[in-house]
Amino acid sequence: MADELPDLGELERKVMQLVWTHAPITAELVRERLNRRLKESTVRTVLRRLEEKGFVSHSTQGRTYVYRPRHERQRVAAKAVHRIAEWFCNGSIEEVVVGIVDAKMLGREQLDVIATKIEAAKRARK
Amino acid sequence: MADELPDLGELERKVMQLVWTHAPITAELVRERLNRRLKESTVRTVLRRLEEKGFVSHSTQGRTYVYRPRHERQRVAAKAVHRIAEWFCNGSIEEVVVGIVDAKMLGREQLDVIATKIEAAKRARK
DNA sequence: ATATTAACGCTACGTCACGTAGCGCATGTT
DNA sequence: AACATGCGCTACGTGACGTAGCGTTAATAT
Repeated sequence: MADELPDLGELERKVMQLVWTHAPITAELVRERLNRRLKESTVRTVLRRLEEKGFVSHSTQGRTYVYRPRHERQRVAAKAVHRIAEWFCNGSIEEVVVGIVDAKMLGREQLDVIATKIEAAKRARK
Repeated sequence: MADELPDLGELERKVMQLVWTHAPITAELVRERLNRRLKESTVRTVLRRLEEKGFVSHSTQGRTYVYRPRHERQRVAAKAVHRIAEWFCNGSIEEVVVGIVDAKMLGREQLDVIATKIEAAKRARK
């Protein structure tokens, strides 16, 4: 599992969204979904960079590239948080999560969901 | 509470670390703590930018600037996670946290700490 | 008082990432 | 054979960041 994924720019993120929600997807398809009038070569460049960065991979279908994500959204998000933890909390993800709870960024229901999830995780650990 | 803090570069983060752990702190002090041989003007520029970005504030002590963080580490980390959530999980912080648990990035003890924290938060909510 | 030092603001420059796109080359279609 | 489609390669403008020099002002020493 490739660690330490690089950062993404605005457009790169937008494209990733599309790849995640519509994979497998082609450059042309991505271009259509984005509402901005971008040249196809632009979209292809972005896709290529995303591949270099390890976010997507492609296979060929005829002469057309078909892209799909290499990692699921949540996984990428989790890794990003890991980096945040290293930057600001000496690598302690726990501290980051606690910070989130303390900052009251989660509502009652969300707290419930997470609590349940944690219980399950603890059981799985033992 | 200023929302949406900008991004930080490598050096800017290092400096923030120092500000967090040694505040109140001067440019000169920061320079000494960093092991890199940087000119003082460099450090001051970084500090100034951090202030523009809203990460630190300063007061004057004689003719010397004394810096301190505007937000605590955990808070900044939490906000950063908020951004991650917007980027990758449609703004759902819950989803991000669940992703972290699923990715098994937390050990038994850390899970315990968080679970306790969440319980407390739930009580506070009701 | 004048020379020196300390601290600051302002400006700048190189580099790198990202958004954006043109162009030429294969390959497949009419 | 002529054309279109999809791709790689290359490139350019911009903005952020790391880095630092220079001029100025205020405190300090001679």
